[in-house]
Amino acid sequence: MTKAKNDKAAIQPGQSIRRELTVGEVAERCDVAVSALHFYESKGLISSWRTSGNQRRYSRDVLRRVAIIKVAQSTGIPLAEIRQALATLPNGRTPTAKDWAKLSAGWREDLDQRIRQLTQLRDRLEGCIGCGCLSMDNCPLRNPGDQAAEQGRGALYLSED
Amino acid sequence: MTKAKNDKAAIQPGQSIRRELTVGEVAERCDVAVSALHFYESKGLISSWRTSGNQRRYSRDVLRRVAIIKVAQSTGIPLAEIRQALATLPNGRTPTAKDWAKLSAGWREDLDQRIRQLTQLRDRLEGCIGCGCLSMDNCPLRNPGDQAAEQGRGALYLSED
DNA sequence: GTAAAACCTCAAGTAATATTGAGGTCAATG
DNA sequence: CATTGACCTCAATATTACTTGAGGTTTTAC
Repeated sequence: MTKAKNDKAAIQPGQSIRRELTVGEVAERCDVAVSALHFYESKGLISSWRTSGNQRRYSRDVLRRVAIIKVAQSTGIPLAEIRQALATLPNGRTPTAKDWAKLSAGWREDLDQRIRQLTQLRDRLEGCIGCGCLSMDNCPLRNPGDQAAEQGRGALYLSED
Repeated sequence: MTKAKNDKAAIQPGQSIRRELTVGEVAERCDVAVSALHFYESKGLISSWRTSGNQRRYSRDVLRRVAIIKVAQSTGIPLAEIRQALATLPNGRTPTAKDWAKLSAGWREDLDQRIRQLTQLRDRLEGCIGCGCLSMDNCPLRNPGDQAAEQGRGALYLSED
């Protein structure tokens, strides 16, 4: 591509800078592969319309959406969940700051949770694996009992050994 | 199975409780599938010897090893890395508390790092996505520039939009 | 001493998250 | 107006971390 695009300056004052984006442009600006964008679209995380020649065009929203996808992924949130969160954004109109804020609020909790978990784990790792207390019955890693340690995954029984 | 094993009480005092474990016992006590143990073994994370009948037998070490595998995985450390860490444990003898401590020390840093990243991300998420400043040039999420935000993954350009 | 439970191997399947490639079309540039 | 880069679809492949199944053997229990 390497489009000669200092046209930005050529846009009329008062006119919105609403140029639609090609898939290549989005890919470059978001630092993701074109194939990843196809993939996200196939999974319903982003959307596009087509030109008469069947090429994808994106509204500028997509840039923030993809940014959010990457941020969320880096926290370990799976795409399916990200998709759900993004689905709460308004359909017709461009999301406002408020919309984004609402979306991020849910993740804030999620992040807090994950940070708590990791912190706890770190302390336990330090306290238990490091000191060898795993062998004893009073090891907190062996006997979680405090937080939601039990749910779903089975406790982290660090053995009786 | 459901072995009638209150034999534990039958062990002679002064005698070490060093009974070798079958794959099923390990699976049950670690709360992992037998197939997972096979898998870990195939990947070199744990090891066993065989009976004359070709069945696996494990030393009690394996219980802690598997526990460590699970703990480490829950922090997002991939098996390949866990394997490397476990490989630092002594070959011949049963690992001591010191050995385990050394191993966990590396992960402690790893965890600290991850906690820092998540915390930073949380704050940025709050500060940037929530407030809508993403649109501006002074958005810290858009212009990382501070921490190791740039390395490897490409910056989290939260777009100019 | 036999039947059930546990074990064995090896191949294939699953799920998430993409990437790569083949074969063909569209569009910007000289 | 032809070339070339960007784009299209669809299928296959890759990685991580396992699970499932088929077909057969060993161990344990009665």
